[in-house]
Amino acid sequence: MKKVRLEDIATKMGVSKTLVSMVLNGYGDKNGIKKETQEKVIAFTRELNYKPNQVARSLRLGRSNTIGLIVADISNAFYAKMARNIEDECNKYGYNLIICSSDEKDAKEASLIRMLKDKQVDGLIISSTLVDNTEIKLMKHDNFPFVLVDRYFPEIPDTNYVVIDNYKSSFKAVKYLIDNGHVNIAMLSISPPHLTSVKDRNKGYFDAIKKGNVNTDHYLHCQIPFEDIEQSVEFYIEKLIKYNQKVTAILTVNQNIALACLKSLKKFKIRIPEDISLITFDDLPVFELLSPSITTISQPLDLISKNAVSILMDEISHKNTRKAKDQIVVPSYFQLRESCKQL
Amino acid sequence: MKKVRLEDIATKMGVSKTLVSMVLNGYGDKNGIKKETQEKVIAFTRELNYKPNQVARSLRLGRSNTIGLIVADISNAFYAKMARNIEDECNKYGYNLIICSSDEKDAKEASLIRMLKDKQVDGLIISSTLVDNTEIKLMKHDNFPFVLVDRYFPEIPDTNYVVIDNYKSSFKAVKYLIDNGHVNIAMLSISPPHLTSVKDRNKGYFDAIKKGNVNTDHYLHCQIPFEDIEQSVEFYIEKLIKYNQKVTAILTVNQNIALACLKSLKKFKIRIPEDISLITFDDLPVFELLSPSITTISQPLDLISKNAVSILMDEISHKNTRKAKDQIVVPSYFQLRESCKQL
DNA sequence: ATGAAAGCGCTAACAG
DNA sequence: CTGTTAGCGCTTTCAT
Repeated sequence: MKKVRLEDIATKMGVSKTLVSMVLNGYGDKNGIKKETQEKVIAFTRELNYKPNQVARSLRLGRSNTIGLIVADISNAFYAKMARNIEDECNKYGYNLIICSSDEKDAKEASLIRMLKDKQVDGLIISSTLVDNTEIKLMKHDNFPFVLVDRYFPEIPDTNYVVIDNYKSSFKAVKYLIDNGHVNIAMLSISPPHLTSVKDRNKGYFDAIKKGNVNTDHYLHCQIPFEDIEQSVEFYIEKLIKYNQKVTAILTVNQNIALACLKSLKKFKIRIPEDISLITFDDLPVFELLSPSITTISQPLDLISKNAVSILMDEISHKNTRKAKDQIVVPSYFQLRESCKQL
Repeated sequence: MKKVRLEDIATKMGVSKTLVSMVLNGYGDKNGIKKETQEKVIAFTRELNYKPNQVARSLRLGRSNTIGLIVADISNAFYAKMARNIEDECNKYGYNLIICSSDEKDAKEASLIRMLKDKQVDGLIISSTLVDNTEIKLMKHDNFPFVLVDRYFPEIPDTNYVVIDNYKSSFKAVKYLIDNGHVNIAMLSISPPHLTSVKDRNKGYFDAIKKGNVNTDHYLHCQIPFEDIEQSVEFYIEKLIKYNQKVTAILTVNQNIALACLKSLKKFKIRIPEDISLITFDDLPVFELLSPSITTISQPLDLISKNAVSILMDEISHKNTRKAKDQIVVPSYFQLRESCKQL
């Protein structure tokens, strides 16, 4: 495992490291190095299969051409797809991506942020799960380039973020149910509810049922604890539907809760859409395949990724001069399928 | 964004960098540095919020405490879950994980391997998609630590790998169908078929139908091109089932084909298990939720991850002395559900 | 048109 | 018990 270094190829050619470095970085012409010499360098490089040591390069340059992505849960298809999209975008700009998963844990996310900064990534894209936003504030204070996706912090002004309009999306979905005659509409949301995405989705729901003049009893809104989705969903499904025949429609706040919901409904032999109508946030390939297929509020991952990376690149190249931060709201898509019944 | 360096804290304290470095790396006692001094160093470090520059550290030490993972497709739930498992395992050993997705593309995988080596990762875990295995041979030749998962190269002897027994798993599934009276059993496999996992699954299928004395016509075995799964599956479903009423059971080689298969069956209004029985490789949470739920051959991701990381760690710490390579076959799990009918 | 040398931040052999 | 110093592999200023 004898690594070949810049020096090896320089001495073997009888020139200096400087020259080789210049040529390899495309500054050959700029420094007036003979075409002939340049070609020879390239040839040697290829022959010896020389690969610059990126660590040494990073140390010298103070940048790594790598950006970090922290998602809440990589085993969730939504984030996995996003990760792949973002990776592709980064590659277009010549950047590599390091993907990490915080598993919705505050401490892990904070430590990942530190770890990635220590590894000298040039910027960060984060779907944050943090209650304690110290690390975010710190990055902001240090002018460290970062973009939030999916979730943001209203209490920290002037940060870059890319999100969908959760409020409107939620409102629209619930309004659709109301327009189809539903009066007792439950929402299975998640707790802790400090995430803006969740808060906005909740608010959209509440405003829609108020405005729609339908049942606004607070028991219709359920908070599922993140650590115990399956059991809790089952509890609420049993309570809301089995013992309370009134509820005819459910909005779930994300795909994991939707899946748990499907499982419980199946267990209790409650039929969709005959007994209950269902709409969920986040689209999964399989939602289309189920019988009935599931109506979803789908997020444009490509747009989110493209915007996030483009903002980050801008941020990186104008680190200290870029004053205005981008706060982008991309449209969500209401994907109507078979899981809702008209009453 | 003023970075605080080792030197800053050394001068501010009036000691040398060496001392600080020793203390911070836990060699304080070993070098007989006064408890008092050590505490002071720690205190200063914390106060100034000092974080060692990992890039400098990597350069100096020649290792990065980072390992790289290349999966065939991060947006595939199977690999996403595996990624998360492996990340957890790595963390236990104090290593960080960089996750990359080759998207089943030869060129991308090769370039990822190079990229990660350039970034000085200490080892690699790869679910390889390579036809051209030059990069693998190169790593082997260079004694670079790596472990293959999910797929391996029979033509390269003495490499570490962790896989399930694809042959047996496949054989068993088909035998189950035969035992339940099925005589015309199709397999939807994938092409190109150079991956060992696919080859072994195919062989298991063929041997089982031969031994079971059922229909062995070659048209029952279909090769779905990777780039065009949906259309191709639809084509075969139509051909095999709609126009050939004999086929009563299907084995699909992975979850993506299973999903496409479900989609087509739905489209043609072919019912599971009444009209057709289905078994697939790889388990998805949703397979349990479908009506009927889908019988699967499920891989023990936790075991695969644990073994792969543990082997890699061993490989890293005994880089040049470790002669024997580990070739681990972990058991798969036949998850019987409702998608198979007894004839 | 090319090279010498400094230095990025850290660790570790060696000196004291 | 603590400090000096060399050097990991690269880029870049300044000389020539």
